[in-house]
Amino acid sequence: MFKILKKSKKSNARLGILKTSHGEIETPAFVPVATQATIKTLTSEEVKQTKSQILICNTFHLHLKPGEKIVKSSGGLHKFMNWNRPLMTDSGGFQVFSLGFGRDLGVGKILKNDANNTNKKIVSIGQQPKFLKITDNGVWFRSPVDGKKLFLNPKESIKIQKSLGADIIFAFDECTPPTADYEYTKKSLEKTHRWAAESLKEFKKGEMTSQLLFGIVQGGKYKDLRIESAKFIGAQPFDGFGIGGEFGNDKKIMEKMISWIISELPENKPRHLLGIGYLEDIPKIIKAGIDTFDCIVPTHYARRGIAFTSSGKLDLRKSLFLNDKKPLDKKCGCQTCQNYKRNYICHLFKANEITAMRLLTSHNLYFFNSFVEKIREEIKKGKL
RNA sequence: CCGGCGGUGGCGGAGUGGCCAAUCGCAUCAGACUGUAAAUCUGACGGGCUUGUCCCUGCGUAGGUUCGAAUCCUACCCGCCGGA
Repeated sequence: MFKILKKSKKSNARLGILKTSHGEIETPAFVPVATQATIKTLTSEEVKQTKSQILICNTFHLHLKPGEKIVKSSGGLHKFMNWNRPLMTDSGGFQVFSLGFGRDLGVGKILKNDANNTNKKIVSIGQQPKFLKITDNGVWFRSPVDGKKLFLNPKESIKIQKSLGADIIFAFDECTPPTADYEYTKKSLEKTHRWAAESLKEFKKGEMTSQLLFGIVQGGKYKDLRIESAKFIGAQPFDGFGIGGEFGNDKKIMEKMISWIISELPENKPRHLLGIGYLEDIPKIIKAGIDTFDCIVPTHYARRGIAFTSSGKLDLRKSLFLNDKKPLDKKCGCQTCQNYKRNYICHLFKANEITAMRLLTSHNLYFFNSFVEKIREEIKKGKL
């Protein structure tokens, strides 16, 4: 199921093969985000041309729309979206944060350094988000689609994920806000741990499945909680592990935190870092021992006009690119860079044409995947 | 030539005597975004500097009324519509 081909002598990085019933993933690997069973703006065939090995879809969103029944009756997620390579589904645990305190406080999972503001945003025990209710047994959501009430707990989430049929699925957790105090985070962690056990229990029910279940380590920015969580989750019979939540607002801290966690996880199982991956983070997290990681950045930024290139980020909405006849990145082998120039893409953004987003999405994914591919090469050669 | 309507910032378009450098769109410029409520959000957007409850210029042009006019009056110029 997971084979480690090589361990770095210079860091905790490792080269591996993660086997699923829809094929193998060379790790470390980047996992593009296909929340609603699509990489926004691209068809699955187009995504295949971006060197993407595996995608991650979202349980919460697919439960809401179109509902797991429709997906299942269509032959499962792979067939439904015409993607025959491996898939993951996130459990909905992140939506506990993003639709909850994240939305209320206007914060992302990584806190920025505006110290004055964060004091007002501290979340402590007993507090509830405006639009959802977090109980010991699960979470009541208000649907962002139509306002309907909707309940998710470990049992529900796993049931849904089984119906969806991704190769790798995740335990249901509470992703805590980065402004949560120690008490809140501790209490939440106990819940996430209980939910992990319940997720496992539900996973084992019924007919055998070739799906893999990953548990999720939480604990916020608190070292002892992170270690406690890694020990607890690591000891459960999961097929692999996700690491969720925040990682401090300092890049050095992030690297350290991941290292604490990873040192407590079984070595022979894959580790997925949830939702991290600015380009500059990638070498660091891989060196810390991460095998797979997902991030919305390449696709999300693409739709905002940002292209990632070997010479930095480019904002293709800026007028200066109207006079730039170079490809996005001379060194890039993607379809966009083979066929189009910066001035054309800039024009498309200014004219509000959807093709602009398609061209950048395709490029950014190819660029991220190539970036990680190079890192795999470096590990192979003993350089990293 | 006569009659009607109208001319406001890069554009569209509010405002119809003091609270107007002028609501709001768009465009432009700058910034943000890390398990996607996100083709989104935030800020700037007449000029100046000592960046202020500061100064200057400004609502077609030129005059007038008024303590005070983008807003009222007169003439002229321009646009659209209708009539000779």
